[in-house]
Amino acid sequence: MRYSREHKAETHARIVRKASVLLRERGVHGVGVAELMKEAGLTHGGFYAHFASRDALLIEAVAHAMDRSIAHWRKITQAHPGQAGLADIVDAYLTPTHRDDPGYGCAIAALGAEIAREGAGARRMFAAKLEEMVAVLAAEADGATAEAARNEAIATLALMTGALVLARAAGGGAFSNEILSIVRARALADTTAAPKTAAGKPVAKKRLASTPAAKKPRRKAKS
Amino acid sequence: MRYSREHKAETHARIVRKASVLLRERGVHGVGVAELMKEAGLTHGGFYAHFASRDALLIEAVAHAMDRSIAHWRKITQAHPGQAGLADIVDAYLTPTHRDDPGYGCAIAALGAEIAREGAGARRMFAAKLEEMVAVLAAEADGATAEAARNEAIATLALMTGALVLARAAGGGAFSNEILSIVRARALADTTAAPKTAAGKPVAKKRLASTPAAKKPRRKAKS
DNA sequence: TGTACATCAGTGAACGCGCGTTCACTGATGTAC
DNA sequence: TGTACATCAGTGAACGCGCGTTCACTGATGTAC
Repeated sequence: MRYSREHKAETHARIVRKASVLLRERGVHGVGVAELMKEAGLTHGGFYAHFASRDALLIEAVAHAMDRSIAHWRKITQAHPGQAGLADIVDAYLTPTHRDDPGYGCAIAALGAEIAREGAGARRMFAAKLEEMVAVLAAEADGATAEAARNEAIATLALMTGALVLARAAGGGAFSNEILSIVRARALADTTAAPKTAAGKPVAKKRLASTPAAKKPRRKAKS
Repeated sequence: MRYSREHKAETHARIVRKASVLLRERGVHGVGVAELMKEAGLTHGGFYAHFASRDALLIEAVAHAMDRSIAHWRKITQAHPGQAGLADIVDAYLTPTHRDDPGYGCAIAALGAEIAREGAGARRMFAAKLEEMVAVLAAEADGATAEAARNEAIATLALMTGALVLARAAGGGAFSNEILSIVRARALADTTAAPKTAAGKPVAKKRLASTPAAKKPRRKAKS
């Protein structure tokens, strides 16, 4: 072999990483194979040594983006379990920094509507990752039962992703900032004070106004 | 002139109407000029007698879709002013019927993320229509002040659109239905029972579980 | 340890295709007389 | 009222371009001896 087995795996991973950024920035059909390969330091002809088709890369790249979000959220909830972790997630999600850097942000807000129009493979992958994300949020959500926590998680995810899509569509000006701050305040209020049912855990109230992952623009998942 | 002035206006409007459906179904770049014209009963060459570019049509077509939503919402709130009207809007929005028929549904959920990546003209139009939609909802929203009502409207819009995007991305199965029903229940609870501040108007409670616009699949706005 | 060979990640030209746009043309009808 | 002409919405072939994919080839390196 011209290159070692690890070399190929590294190249493959590099293409997937770069693609996950460019696809989130430009949309599902916004980047071509040639540019994707160039970004990874290669020429377009070598693409098919790594992927069966552009669609196969799309699936891997979007899955990668969502895995990064999931890992990021897990890290946050490990540092601050329960409602405080949820609050940290929401707080970092609904920021101008996240809005203005979709390439390193949430794939649901960037690509969700488009993925819903893609082939069965992409849709299945996306649905499975969505379930994972709901599970991560539900594990920290308030609620007397597992069902109540899951409901809380789903509603919070819908509110977060909807607000981010609106904020991006609103253009980045005052209206856009308003959307972010209003929804952030409301989601945090829901999350920390929610007296829906008799809570199993005591309600923690840490770090409501900070934006932990959005401070410095290091190239990491913000979602 | 070969055709009367009204004839041209009718043809123009027909292209815009058909385009607004196909674009919502397939995405901002999912339909070509040739197919769009064929759908309107014409050949592609005549396109530029009506529009300066494909982009110009995109802007008109998405604006049309959002105007239909706005008109539809106004009609509902005229029939049931206040919280009851808001409840009717949310109720019809978060249905499998709306989820499964994006071509006649809400342009925010179908195209919002993509429009955010388009040119300045499309983004400006979209932001302006978003403001209109917020205003329509805010006029019926509960709240001691205009600001509180506007906040309520923005949060409700984010929750609605986010849930619809998630439900479509989740694939249409049990998980997808779960998203719709959970968020619908929660949004309706927020809307009708919300004891946020001393309400100016008495809270009406009509037709909570019905889906007025989604009963028969006549080709009308569902959003 | 040194040599010969097979492997295969990566190259770059070429492919068929569909896209948005242009353009010379058509012919029914509004308008001028 | 009737006739001649100008208009211009709509036609369909053609354009340049970028796309995803294919393919013959390269050459550094892992492997067999």
